Amino acid sequence: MESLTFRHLTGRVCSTQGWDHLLSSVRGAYQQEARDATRNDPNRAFLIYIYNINMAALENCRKETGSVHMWFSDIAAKIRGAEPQIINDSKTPSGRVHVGALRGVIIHDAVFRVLKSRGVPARFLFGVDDYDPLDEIPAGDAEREHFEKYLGAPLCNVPPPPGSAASDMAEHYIREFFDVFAELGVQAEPYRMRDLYRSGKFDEVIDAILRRADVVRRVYLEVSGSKRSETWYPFQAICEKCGRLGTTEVTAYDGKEVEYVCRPDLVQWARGCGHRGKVSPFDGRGKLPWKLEWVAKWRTFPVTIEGAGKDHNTRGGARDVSSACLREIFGLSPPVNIPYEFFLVGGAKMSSSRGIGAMAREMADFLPPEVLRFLILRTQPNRPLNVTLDEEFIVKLFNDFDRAHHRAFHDPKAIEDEKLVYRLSEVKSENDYYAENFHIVIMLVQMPHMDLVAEVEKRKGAPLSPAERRHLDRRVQAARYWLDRYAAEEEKMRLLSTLPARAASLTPAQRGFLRVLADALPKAEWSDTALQKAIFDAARLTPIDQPPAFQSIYRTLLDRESGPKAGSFLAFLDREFVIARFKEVPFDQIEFWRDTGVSPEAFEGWLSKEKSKIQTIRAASHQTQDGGVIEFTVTLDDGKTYMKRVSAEKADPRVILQQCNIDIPIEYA
RNA sequence: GAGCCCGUAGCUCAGUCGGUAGAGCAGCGGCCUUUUAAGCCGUGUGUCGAGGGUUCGAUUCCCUCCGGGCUCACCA
Repeated sequence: MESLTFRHLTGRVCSTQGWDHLLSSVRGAYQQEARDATRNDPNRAFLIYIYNINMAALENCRKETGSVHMWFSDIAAKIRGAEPQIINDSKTPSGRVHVGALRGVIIHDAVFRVLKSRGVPARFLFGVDDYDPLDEIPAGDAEREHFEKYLGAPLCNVPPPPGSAASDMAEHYIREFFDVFAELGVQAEPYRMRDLYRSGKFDEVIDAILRRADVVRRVYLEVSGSKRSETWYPFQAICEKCGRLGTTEVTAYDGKEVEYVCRPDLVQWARGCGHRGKVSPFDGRGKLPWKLEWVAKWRTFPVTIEGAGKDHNTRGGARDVSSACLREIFGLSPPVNIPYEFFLVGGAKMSSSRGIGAMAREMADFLPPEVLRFLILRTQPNRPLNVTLDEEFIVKLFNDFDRAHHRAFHDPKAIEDEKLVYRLSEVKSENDYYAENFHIVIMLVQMPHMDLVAEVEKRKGAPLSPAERRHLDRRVQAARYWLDRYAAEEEKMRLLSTLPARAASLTPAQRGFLRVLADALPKAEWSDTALQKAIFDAARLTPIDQPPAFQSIYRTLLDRESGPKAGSFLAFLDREFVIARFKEVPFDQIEFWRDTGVSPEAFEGWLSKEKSKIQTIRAASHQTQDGGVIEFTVTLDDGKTYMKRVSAEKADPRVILQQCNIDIPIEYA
């Protein structure tokens, strides 16, 4: 074990680029060495010990240099050399596009960007499957009768819903999706299937596929187990009589024309007209079924990278069938696959049948583009992505994004792929900027009397740059959108018209605090700073710790644990209303005394500590059934007054002062 | 019926080409006393779902099982 080739290798190579591969081969050789040596050597325990130390060193070296790979780097690593890459994705515009479709778009875009950044020539194509038949009435559109008569016709031949300025149905729906592309910084090159078919670009492939229809039938049977009759052909002609292609069945091909029947009962969702005809399959007179259309795209462009959702990626599913057809008919290998899981939006009560809430358009209106990209990119494609629209999830999402942002710019330990997640989330590359915490933005937005920008600048400690202002405005939009559409009632800071039921859970000390505060409010100056001070004063005079004190205010007014800065909030409200609300909370003096009392020893300890600062001490004693309490009101030299409540049974004011060696006279109340 | 993914700290999840694990939040301890527009510092011993196999060594690879989620079996 002459070892350690790896020792000087790691020392020397760690700092250089591309050492990963080298290190892994060293590692492999080393492991082999370890295996052989431990087998042959009697001092196994010692050897193993040495090996473990060395392996750990190797590991550390690897971690420090940062070889943790995000999924997109792994995919980019599969692409060897600098061969030009063609990335493809597509969508059928048969209705408003669901958020789920964004996952594939962002995934492909990320791979596209990574490849380009590594100097690989790449294109990102995005196809509009507008030659697909209309097989379902779009959700959300009341114009059922408008679409019903076109069921089975190619989407690009269906007129747009009434009122739309688009040329056809496909354009109407895809436009909304492409708008989102632009906002998310996705620079894909769009193409439309109608153009490919009509221009004859697919003619050669269509001919090849129809000539090998027997192969297609066999693949369907072997791969997906679905039987096709001897006369079945993978093509759908557009019926010359009724214009549908979802209902036609091709039964023969002679190399020039196909024979077809437009069958009334071929599919459930549309009714063919019964026409029989013979027509050329070229120049847009029909289309390939979707699985073969995939083959046609892969072969024609040719596509080298194309991911697909999990619904296609099951064994024997669409992807398998298409891959097998590509191999058998054209002898080509299918593109690099990126199987990805679903992207769902749950939680909030939304009606997907009405097409509300879970649309790509809505999500892009809500989340800032970089946050939406981040949400998708940070999750491995094989993990389902289920977004909840509650406060906790959304605030955490923004915070995670802000953390990634911060690490990318300021954390020297951040490794390359961590920074890359952030960089790929950006719509376009930007310098560092101040991003306000989203939870705070939500709060601020609900305080209409506040100057939001001024407050944020105060928090930042400097004026906002134009870019920062833009990001802030976008977050304000997100906060308002969330409050309007998704926030649950209890997540909103709505001033409650009556005392909430949960006020019953307030502790005696909290109730006492509200009483002390309420008693101070009639004389208080009604401004945010004065009120904030009054709250702290009341907390000391109760006495109560600050967190429960503030919680009691939020609980009684908003039924929340936390809220806006209390002084500003109260200043916004009516004085009499606030006093009345605080006094509405039931209060029991005996319990209050018990809850806020301290032992004489604790009081002594406190007094001794503050001894040098004491200005005045007042004492008042109160009798109760089980003894009584002495309330010491101590004012320190900073002007702050503290209340300490001690059991009267066990305490004599004079004795306590003597013990603490304090000679300030006590004023008795 | 066929197949895929997941099961790791109270919660949400990272990680692992095999060298027995780590972030955020929560929690706990301390500090502060103009932190409530979520202050500051410290703090992570968890049968890495269960059992078996390969190995010097498994959370990581293989097999079986349990639990959870999903997909395809018509079309896209």
